[in-house]
Amino acid sequence: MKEKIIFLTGPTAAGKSEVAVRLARKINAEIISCDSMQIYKGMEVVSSQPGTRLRKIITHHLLGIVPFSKEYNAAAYRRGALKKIEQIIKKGKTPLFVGGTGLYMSVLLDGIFRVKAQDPLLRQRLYRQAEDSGSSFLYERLLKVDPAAAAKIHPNDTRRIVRALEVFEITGKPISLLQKQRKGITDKYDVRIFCLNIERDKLHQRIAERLDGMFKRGLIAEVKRLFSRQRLGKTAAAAIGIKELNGYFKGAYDLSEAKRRMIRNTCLYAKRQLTWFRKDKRIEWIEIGGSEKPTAIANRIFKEIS
RNA sequence: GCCGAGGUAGCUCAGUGGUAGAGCGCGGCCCUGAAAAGGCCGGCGUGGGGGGUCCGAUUCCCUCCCUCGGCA
Repeated sequence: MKEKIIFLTGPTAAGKSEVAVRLARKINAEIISCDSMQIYKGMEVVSSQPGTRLRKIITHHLLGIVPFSKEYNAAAYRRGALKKIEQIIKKGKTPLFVGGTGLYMSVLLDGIFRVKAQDPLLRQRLYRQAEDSGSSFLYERLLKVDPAAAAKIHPNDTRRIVRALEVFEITGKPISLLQKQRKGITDKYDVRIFCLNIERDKLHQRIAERLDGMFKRGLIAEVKRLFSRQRLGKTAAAAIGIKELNGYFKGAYDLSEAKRRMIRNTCLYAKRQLTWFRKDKRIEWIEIGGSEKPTAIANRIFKEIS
């Protein structure tokens, strides 16, 4: 019999963390975070990591374990997550993945090509070329070496053009070919994926309310600290709240404008997350009202599983 | 009450006698080693109400309503 693995996802601020702990208790699970920002240490408030109250109840993994000065990525996440799955199952418990980073989920569920193909210097060089000669220059090159990839990538999507060229230069193989080589965990395990969903207006409201809480918990001090210690990594620096507050620190606009931008960017992010989730037909949707208690939601999911 | 300005998209506004745009917002989509990133697409509208002129009005005229500023 296949071991069970549960995913609990949903847009940011939907209330995943609270529900997850209730669910974990019912199914004897340990939680593995699936969040590209909560993985960082020193960003507890800005990334809305589950706090000690929840972490005392259930063991959480892959949470606050990477220094914010370091780069991290989907492949590294996959390696870490696979290890955690084994460890937790060995203990006789169920792995419960919780988080909203679609790419990390996808790379775990469906795999990623496993060729070491990353070269920061090469990448830097490609970006410089894109700036000097325009991204269409790189796109032309991609059309020649990997027409299949070029067909899928928009000429303005510099990031993916650079990535495709980077892979080709390192491996000599087109990324479009490598990308077909992926193997996920869905064959090996009995995977169920639940996604919390809430009316858009209510979600936007929750995002705004959560932001107030973040300020009360010391958001400003935390983000200031991020700038004062080691250099902030590129990935960590992309967390919503950091660039917005930095503009305020530098006097480009006032605090209320910084808040407005944070809320807007978070709402846009939530929209993109939902687009990603909608595409995955394996997902089982859990519609929640605004006032439903986490325990009640957890119970509904529990019923689906058992 | 009088004088002036104005009522066009969710907001701020542009424009035209041939049924309307822009920015922001909002919505949809793409995504394989930076993913809270990066990229693409969409106008989402009884043009304040009513009447008139005209082949035809959002545009011109009349009237009513509302908002803002000034005078009382």
